[in-house]
Amino acid sequence: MEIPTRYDSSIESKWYDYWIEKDYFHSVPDEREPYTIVIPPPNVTGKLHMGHMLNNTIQDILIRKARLEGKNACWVPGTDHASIATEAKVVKMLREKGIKKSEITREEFLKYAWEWKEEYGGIILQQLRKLGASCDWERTSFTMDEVRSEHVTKAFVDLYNKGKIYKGLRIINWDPDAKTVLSNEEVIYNDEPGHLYHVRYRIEGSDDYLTIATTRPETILGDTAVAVNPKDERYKHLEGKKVIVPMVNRVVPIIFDRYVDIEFGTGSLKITPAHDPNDYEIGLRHNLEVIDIFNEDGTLSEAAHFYVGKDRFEVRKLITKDLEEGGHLVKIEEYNHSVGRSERTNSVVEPRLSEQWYVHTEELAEPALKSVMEDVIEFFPKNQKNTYRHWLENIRPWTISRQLWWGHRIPAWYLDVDGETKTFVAENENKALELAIKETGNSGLKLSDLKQDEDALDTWFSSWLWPISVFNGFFDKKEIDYYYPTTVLVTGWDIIFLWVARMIMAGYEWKNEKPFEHVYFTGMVRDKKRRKMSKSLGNSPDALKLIEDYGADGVRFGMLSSSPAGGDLLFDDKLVEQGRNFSNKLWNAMRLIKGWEIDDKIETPVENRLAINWMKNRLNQVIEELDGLYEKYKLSEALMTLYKFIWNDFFSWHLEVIKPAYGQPIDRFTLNETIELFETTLTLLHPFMPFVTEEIWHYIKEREDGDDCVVSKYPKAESYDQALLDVVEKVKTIVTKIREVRNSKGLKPKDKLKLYAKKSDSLLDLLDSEKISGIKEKILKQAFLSGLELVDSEEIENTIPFMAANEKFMLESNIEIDIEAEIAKIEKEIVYQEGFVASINKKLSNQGFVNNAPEAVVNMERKKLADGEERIKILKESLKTLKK
RNA sequence: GGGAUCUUAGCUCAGUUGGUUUAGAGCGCUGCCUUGACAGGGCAGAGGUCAUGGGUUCGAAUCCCUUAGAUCCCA
Repeated sequence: MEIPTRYDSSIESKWYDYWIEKDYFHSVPDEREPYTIVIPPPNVTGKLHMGHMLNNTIQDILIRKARLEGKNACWVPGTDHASIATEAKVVKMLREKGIKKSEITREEFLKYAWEWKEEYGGIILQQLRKLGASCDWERTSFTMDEVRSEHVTKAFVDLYNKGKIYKGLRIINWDPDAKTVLSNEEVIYNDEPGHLYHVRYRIEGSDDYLTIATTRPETILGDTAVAVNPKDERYKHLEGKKVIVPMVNRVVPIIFDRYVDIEFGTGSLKITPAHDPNDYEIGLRHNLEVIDIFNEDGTLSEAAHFYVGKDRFEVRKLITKDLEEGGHLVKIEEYNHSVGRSERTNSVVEPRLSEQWYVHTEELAEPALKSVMEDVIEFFPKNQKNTYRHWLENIRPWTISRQLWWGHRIPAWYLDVDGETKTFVAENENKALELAIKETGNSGLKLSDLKQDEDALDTWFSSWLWPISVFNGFFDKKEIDYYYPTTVLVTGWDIIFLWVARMIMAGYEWKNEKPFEHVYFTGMVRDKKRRKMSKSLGNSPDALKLIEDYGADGVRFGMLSSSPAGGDLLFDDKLVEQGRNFSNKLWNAMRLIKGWEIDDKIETPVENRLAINWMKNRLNQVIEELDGLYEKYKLSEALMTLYKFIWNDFFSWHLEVIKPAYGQPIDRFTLNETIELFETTLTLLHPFMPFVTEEIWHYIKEREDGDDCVVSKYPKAESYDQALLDVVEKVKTIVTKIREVRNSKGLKPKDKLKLYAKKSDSLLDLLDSEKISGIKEKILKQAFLSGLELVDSEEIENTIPFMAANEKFMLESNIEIDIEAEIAKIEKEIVYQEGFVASINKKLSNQGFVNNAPEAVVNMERKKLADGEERIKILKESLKTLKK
């Protein structure tokens, strides 16, 4: 049978289908320990991008590892309805069809939206399968499906009844394009160039003026006061006075408030309570009138009196001109200031006074803060705790209503009773009607008398319930009791407030328990120039194309190999290529092994026994290292550890020793043991590279049905012989040195040469160790030597002298050696070694060091010193010989 | 304006409570190799005053302070 020399990753889909057919990813509660992950639900209409690939690769590694360890691994997939984003897409789609949202009913709009969702929704889940994500697809959830919606409604009603949800008039962030409120977390602030306008207001009953500075002159029309700092000596005399607002000629008070920054601008501040959150607060303190001069689309309203119907930015220009003509404008300065824009529409957010629904977050925040600060929930990396604490300690009410249709409609019904609006919050309209009848005593009320709130809920109001709702947690005790709290949440730090903190709050509110044990924060995927990957920059590679070109294993390797927890991933095709090459290396190692025939007449060579013994010990050492790395979620390092172990130790050292001459058979013991080692190695690597490991798993051995890598047994670390590992390391340095000598002297790497070694106790000990045999044979084979002879002499004709592992060697060669160069080299080495010895001597002659440092450290230094002195001695002898 | 994190090889990063030969890895680079698993390969090599200046200590990449620079969060 011919096996191609290149690994072909197109076999991946075959294995994915096979795993699904075997139902390996489905989980039901049983007596085993659960290992649970809920996916951060991607937008239902989203497409797989680099961030998803990183995030889901990490989750898949963890879940596959848990599965191999025999835990009941459950990874719940799903999607998010993403209200603003999806509604925007639907609106755009309708506009292209010539339909305006304002011209159709809510019901019609929702029908279009659901059609759209059915058509494009869930593509991303198909794409995750290509990546190898081993989700339990039977559990696929959607934040707006029936079960999840029931949770949303129940949570809302419950909070309302507990008094933790309320409706209030506040200054909110208004998006004039989307015509909806935004939460603070949906506003992106950036410094933008602008102007600082100095405008003078005449003081009533005098010819004096008070000059204020503002970046938004158009809001002058809504001014209801001017404020100065009570400590500001310049304005003390104005107490009790009033000023006249330009244009509108409104007489407003001069107020004194500590909020005003004496240093900034002119030290006096105009107050527009309707259009600035700070002004609003000041307004409340001083009982100021609130005049809203804007319409919901950002144009000026009747209340402004001037420029009615014109856009706010146009008005800014117009009023500047008019103020100047009226003699009110003092000067204009260039000024950079922070401008908030909508995360979705990029329009400049307008602070606006509006009635919205809020969650009272202070009480919810308390247990959420405590559990993270006390490491009841552990963050990886830890430093995200600070960010988290800062936000929760300064938490503000959460605006949960949105002026959108796509989402969970707020379960509040209104009834006008004698000109007063009463609110009834309930799971459904019938229950609301019951409440209304009970409260009003009017049994004649009908459903049509009630009017439901038009607004939908913030998307995050459904996602914060996700770890509960995916297990039907409000209604099914068995599932939630088994899977909750989940084991680990893997997500980006950019949604630590939007999502992570709120899930923790919800967990304590409804389950009185954390939602997850650990949170692993991934970094952002950036390009090589550290730019965030984005569609507009065009620097984001096509995820599916990458999988097609390099295989999912290659992509997973690339994503992981340079992605410490929390740190940014600088994506580079090169990394993915390295992953693909690794798959190919594994493939070819398999080809090599499969090509060997067993001959039972062959005795196992002694160096093979040593090699196998060494590999087994190394393997245990690696397993132990991996356990430690997994525990700390250092997955990139775990992958690198495996990569180096497999490529260097297993393939480059082990296979090269045991490899029979071309066309020759191998002994049974060596081959079987090597296959066994390979098999264990595949299990270790499987979480990272599931496809290639499964493929090779089935090549290296005949398998019975169900004997698959994906469900193989993860090995437990056993003890290992450190002394043996040290000895082999020493052998490797000797072999490497011989290769280097050949290399630098232009000798062929595979010509059989004889090696002489100066007899020493340590060398005798190494080569004739009673415990470890096969050392000499291993050196002979790996360094292509015809023999190794121990001699007393320092000098042998036709040899090249060199040092390795503190021993002196001479390699047979009749080439002329450049004695001058050789002397220079050795002298340079002596200088280095003497410096080394001197530095240790200095340490050891320091009484403070000898007295204070631990004994082991001092002994180590003494050993270093002795070794260094020994090297100098040998070098000096060599020098003497050369100079003769 | 307030806060956080960071600065180690050309690049991307490890480096645990200060002590394991005068700092490690991967990539890249340089040289050599190539009918025999794999050029998507093999062997070897070069590369660093651990940002700066000071301090603590017997001992500092590691702890403290200064300065410079970078990134991020909040307002």
